[in-house]
Amino acid sequence: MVRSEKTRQLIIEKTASIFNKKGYTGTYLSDLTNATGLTKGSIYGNFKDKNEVALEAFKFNYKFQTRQIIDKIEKEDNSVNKLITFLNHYKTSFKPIFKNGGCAILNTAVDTDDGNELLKKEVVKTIHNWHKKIVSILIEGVNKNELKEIDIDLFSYRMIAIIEGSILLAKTLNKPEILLNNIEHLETEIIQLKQK
Amino acid sequence: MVRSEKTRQLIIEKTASIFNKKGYTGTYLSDLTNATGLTKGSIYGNFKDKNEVALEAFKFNYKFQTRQIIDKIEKEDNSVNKLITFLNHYKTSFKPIFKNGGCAILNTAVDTDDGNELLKKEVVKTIHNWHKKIVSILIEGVNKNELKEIDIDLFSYRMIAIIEGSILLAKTLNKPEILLNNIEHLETEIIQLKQK
Amino acid sequence: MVRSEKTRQLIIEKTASIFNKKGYTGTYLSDLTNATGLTKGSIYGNFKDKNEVALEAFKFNYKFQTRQIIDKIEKEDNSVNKLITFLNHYKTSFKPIFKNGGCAILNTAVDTDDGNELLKKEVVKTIHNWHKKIVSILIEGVNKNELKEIDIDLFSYRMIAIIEGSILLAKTLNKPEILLNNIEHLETEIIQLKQK
Amino acid sequence: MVRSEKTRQLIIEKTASIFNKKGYTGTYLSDLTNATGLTKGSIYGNFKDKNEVALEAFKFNYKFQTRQIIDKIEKEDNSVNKLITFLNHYKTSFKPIFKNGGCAILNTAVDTDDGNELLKKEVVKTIHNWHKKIVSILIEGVNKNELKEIDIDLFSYRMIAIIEGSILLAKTLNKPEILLNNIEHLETEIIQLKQK
DNA sequence: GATGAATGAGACTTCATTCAT
DNA sequence: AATGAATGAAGTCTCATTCAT
Repeated sequence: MVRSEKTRQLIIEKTASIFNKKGYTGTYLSDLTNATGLTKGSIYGNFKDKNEVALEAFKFNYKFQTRQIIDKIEKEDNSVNKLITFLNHYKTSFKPIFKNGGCAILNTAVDTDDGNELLKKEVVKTIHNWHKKIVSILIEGVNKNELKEIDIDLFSYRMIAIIEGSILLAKTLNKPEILLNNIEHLETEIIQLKQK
Repeated sequence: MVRSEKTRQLIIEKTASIFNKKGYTGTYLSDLTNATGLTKGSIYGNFKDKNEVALEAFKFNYKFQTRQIIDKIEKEDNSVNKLITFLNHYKTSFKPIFKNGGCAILNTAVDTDDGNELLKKEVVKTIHNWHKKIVSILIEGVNKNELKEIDIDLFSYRMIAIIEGSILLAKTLNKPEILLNNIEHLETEIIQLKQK
Repeated sequence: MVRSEKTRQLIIEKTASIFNKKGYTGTYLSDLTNATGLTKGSIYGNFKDKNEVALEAFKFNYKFQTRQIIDKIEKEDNSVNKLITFLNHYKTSFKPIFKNGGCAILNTAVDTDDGNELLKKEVVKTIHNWHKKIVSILIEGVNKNELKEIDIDLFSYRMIAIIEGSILLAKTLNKPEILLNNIEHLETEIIQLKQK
Repeated sequence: MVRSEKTRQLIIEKTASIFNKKGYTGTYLSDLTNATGLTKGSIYGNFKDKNEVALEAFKFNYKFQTRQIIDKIEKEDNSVNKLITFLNHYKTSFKPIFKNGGCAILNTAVDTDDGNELLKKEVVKTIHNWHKKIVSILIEGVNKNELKEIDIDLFSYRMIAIIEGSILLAKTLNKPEILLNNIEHLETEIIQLKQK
């Protein structure tokens, strides 16, 4: 990694959770300099503007949540276990997720709903990728007769909706059990979809 | 209504959707004056500060969503129909809700997650009220043998989570069918809970 | 007193010490409404503008300090006793004077030194009157052979300077004894001027 | 001097007399930008807020009055000449002092009497230092038998009171001779204190 | 590549004053 | 006479961004 690339990474890593907590408009350049120990000039030497930092911070936050989970899923050899593994992630990792400000997709989708087209597009792309991943597991399950026939599109979007809605409620009301319970309910549904 | 109360109402009505779309930090005094045609001095003559306008705007947005639905529910005489009526609201009213900037609870919960304690408290209070309303219908249903025995707390939070998560997805991806489908799935679940 | 004149008096009485404490610029219309319980419109119904209230408040503050003292002086039949009586006033009344914000002449002279010509002129006029009063006592004393020959103009201005400077120091340092000591020194000087 | 320190100095030097003339509340940010040719942002880049500028401006105004005089005093080798030199300063320098808005201590003491604790404390500290300086000269004089025994505390506070009161009168009435005459009277008193 | 002083637009807020009621 | 809602100018301060060094 060249010198400047290192600084870019430093800025992204140190500011990602701030953007996730305070939002794009609510995060100030001064937050970025405070968090990094760098000067404004240095931020602008490494990024075009605040928006570019926000964009990279969002990508980082998303990866932060996804990287490990993808690895774990790939190790499983059947679709049901993959889905269970995926859901299990939210049960074991809700603490660091909450500490990081909650789900980056949820936060950024709401934050960019008005204006900030670039960031909004990235969020949409990210949701699509997430959805595609779940769909591909479900297709694999149905094709290999591990799962009963279901409406894959409907089921996958319902999964995502429950997860996001549960994170919102659990975080806002400070009741993690809402997330845990709803995830467990989803797991039960999946077990019932299993072909005997 | 006295003159001052009229102006307060005007300000709230004209700015509520702006706050819902742009968030608290993202809505500027200039947005308020532009939307109302009033001067800054007039805004401050009628409200303590921007925060108070935001608070009232949130309440207004919530009522905007709730008033009609409560009325409709009260007309139903059994718990199942009440729940169906409640869910039906989201199927018939998603267009004005989306036009208004989406679900005020969702938006404001995310927006106020950092800072703005007053507004955050109001959001939490509002979710609690919403939850209590659903719980009371479910209790009524179980007591009158209209519904099978279920874990009421779990079911009610799961309903709210699905609705919120679905609004987020449907609005962000511009796919209202996600909301419609997930609502229909909930309706199916409720029908299955019916005592024969 | 007609009705409006009563309200004018009320405004003046209730706000005089505020102007004395906070100065012309530092006293806000809201201070005036708070102190009087009246509305802004009512203040403007009784006075041309804030400046006119300030002017009357200054006159009131000055009278507040002067009325009693003049009365006491007039009762004395020789110049030395008149001067002693005059000086004695500051020893016995420094508490209410300080509570009222200090010497109105001192405060207003400093406050109006830049801008506010009307008020400044009133202060100058007031000092002149004060000075004239002292001069007239001194002339009477010399004419009646109660006092040695002195430079009356010099002595009178020195008296005023010591009093004002002492009030400033005593109030700022919160050491009333500075005022008391300096007044006593002046009294000693006057006793020494007595013709035997 | 680094660039930032230069700008700070520029702001202080260019605005000190404005603060002295118009007071803390009466001096606006626009006065500061007009006087310096800088932008508001630049003022705030160099100072925490207006209060900090006012504080430094006061210190500057005080030094403006004091620096030269201290130097002159130190060159004298006996206490009487030190006192005479000190008093002489007001006779020779009243013009620039008046042009600068008068005595900074007097003006700021009155201005900050209500509110602005930081600035008020600085004024009190400054008066204490001034008083201590005079006291130390008087003690030296008594110890070295240059001066008769006197109550040093009383005499020193009387000196300061006369000077401040005289500046107030001379400036307000536009009669510098009041200051000159009262200073000369003080000089006479000091000469009479001389040990023969 | 980094600095940080300076910018200038615009943020929130408060002021004295007016005027329809 | 009194009200108090509305004004509009001006207040203090902060923002993202630029640029000479």
